[in-house]
Amino acid sequence: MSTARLECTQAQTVVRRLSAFRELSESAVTALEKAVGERIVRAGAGQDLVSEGEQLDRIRIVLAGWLSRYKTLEDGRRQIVNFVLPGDVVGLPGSFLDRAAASVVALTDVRVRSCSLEAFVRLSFHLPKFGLALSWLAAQEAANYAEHIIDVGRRTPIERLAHLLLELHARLAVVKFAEESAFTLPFTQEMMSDALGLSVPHLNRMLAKLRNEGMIAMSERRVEFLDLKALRQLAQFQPLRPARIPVPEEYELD
Amino acid sequence: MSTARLECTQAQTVVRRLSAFRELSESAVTALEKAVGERIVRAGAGQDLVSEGEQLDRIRIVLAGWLSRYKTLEDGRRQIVNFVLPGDVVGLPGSFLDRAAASVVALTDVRVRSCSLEAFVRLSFHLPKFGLALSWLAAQEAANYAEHIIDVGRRTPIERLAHLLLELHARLAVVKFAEESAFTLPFTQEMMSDALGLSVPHLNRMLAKLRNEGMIAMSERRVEFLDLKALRQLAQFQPLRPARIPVPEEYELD
DNA sequence: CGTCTCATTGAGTTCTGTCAATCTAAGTGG
DNA sequence: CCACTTAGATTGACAGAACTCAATGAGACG
Repeated sequence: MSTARLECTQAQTVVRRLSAFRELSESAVTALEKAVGERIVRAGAGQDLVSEGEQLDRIRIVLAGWLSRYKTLEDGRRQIVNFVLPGDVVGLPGSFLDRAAASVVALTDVRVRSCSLEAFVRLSFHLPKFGLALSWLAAQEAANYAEHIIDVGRRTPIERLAHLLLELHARLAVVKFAEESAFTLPFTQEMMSDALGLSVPHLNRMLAKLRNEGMIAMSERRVEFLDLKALRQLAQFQPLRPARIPVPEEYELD
Repeated sequence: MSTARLECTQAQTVVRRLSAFRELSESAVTALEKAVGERIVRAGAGQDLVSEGEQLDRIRIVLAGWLSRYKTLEDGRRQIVNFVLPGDVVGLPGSFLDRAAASVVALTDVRVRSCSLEAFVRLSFHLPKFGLALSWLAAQEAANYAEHIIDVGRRTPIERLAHLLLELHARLAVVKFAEESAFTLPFTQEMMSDALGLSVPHLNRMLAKLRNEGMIAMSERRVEFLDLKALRQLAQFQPLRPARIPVPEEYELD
C-alpha cells in the first residue's frame, strides 16, 4: 500500500467516527484538517504520549494503533482506565485540567494528528460544530467509562471479560478495524487483567472458561466470537448508539 | 430564608462551578440563564429524572440536591456510576446517545434548571464558549469516572471508601456545599456500597475501621475528617484542578 | 408501644489473589 | 540447525479477603 493511500485511509478514520455525529461537508473536513491536522506524529509501542502530572496543551486524534490510559498507584498496582482506539482523542481531559490525571501509553506503533489546544479552541469558536463534536465524543467516552465502572464494580470476572471483548470489538467495528465477528488484541493478558481489575492467573482462567464453553476461540491474539448471543447475554452488553446532533438551520451550511 | 434569596444562592451554584473555567461576564450569565434557565423544576427524593433506555432531549443543571447515576443488572445487582452534585449536568451523555445508558435518580429533593437539548445546542452555536464549557465539564466528569474505575478496580475496599469520601467533600466544597472538613451524606450505606462495589456489611466494617483508626468521625450522616493527611495518603487522593480555558482574543468580549 | 428502616455484628463459605512451577513459542547466537 | 534465553501463557496449591445469610441493635415515627 502506498503512503498516499495509507494517509487517505487513515484520514477516513476520523470521518468515519464523526459521520455518526452528522454529515460533514467537504469544506468542514478541510477546515478540520487545516486547523487540527497540521502535524502527523508517530510513536512506537511502549512510548508514553501523556504522563500523569504533566501539563498538557495538545490534543491528538488517533489515526491508527492502540493506546491505553492508565494510572499506577504508589505500590505498583496499575489500573487501565480505558483503551484508546483509532478515531479517539488523546489529551482530554488532560488539557482541560491543570495537569494530566492519568498517563497514556502506546500499545502498538501509533499515528496521531496533533494540534495545540489553542488551535482547537480557536476552531471551535470559528465553527462551533466542532466544539460540539468534542462534547459528543466526550459523551461517548463517558458512557464507556460508566460501563467500565459497572464491569469492575458489579460484573463478575467472567462477565466483565466478556463485556470488554464485546466493547472493544464494537468500537473497532465503527472505524472498520475489526472483522465481522473477530479482532486482534495487540497486548498481553497482563494488560487485560489491569483493565479488568483481576490478577493475571484469574483472567487466564476466565479466558479458558469462555473457550471451554464455546463462546470464543483464541489463536495467538486473535479473538473470534463463536456464540455472540450467549456472550452478549452473559455480559449484558448493549452497543452504544450515538445520536445525531440537531444543528440549528441557520448554521446548517457550516 | 426567603424564596428570592434561595433563588439567588442557587443561581450562584452554576456561576461558582463555571468560574473556575473562566470569568463570566454579567451578559454571559444572562444569556445562559435566558437560554438554559427557562424552566426550574423540582423533584422529590426517590424520583427518577432519567430512566435507562429512555430517549432524552433535555439537559438539566442541578442547583441543589444530590442525585445518583446508576445501572441495574438483570439479577438486581446495582452499580452507582457517580453521584451528581449541585453544579453538575444531568442528561449527558444521555442526550448525545440514542437512548440513555443509565438512570439518574434524585437522592434528596432537588431543584434543577431544565432546557431542551435543542436550545442548548443553539446557545452553543451562538456563544461557542458555552459549548466549550460543556466539554470542560464533561472532561472533569471523565476524570472523576477514571478515578472511580481505579477505585473499584485496584483500590482496596478501605482505600476506595476513603477516596469516595474525599472526592465528595472536594466536589461539594467547589460549590460551597461543604464545611471545611466535614459534610453530610444524604443517603444510606447501601448507596455507598453500590457506588463502591462492596456488600453492605463489608462497607460497614470498613467505615468502622476508619473510625477506629481515628481518621473520621460519623454522627448520623455527618462525616468529619479527623486526620485529613492520613486519609489522603491512604486513598492516594489528588484533588481535581481544572484549567482555565484559553479563549481567542477576538472572542474575548462574548 | 409497635413498626419500620437502617446500622451493626457474627459465622461460615466461596471466590480470587499470591506464589511458584511448568509450558510454549519466538528469537538469538554460535 | 541446534542449544539457550526470554517473555508470556497456563496450571496448581493455598491463604486470606469479601460475600452471603441471618440475627441483633438503635433510632425515627406514627
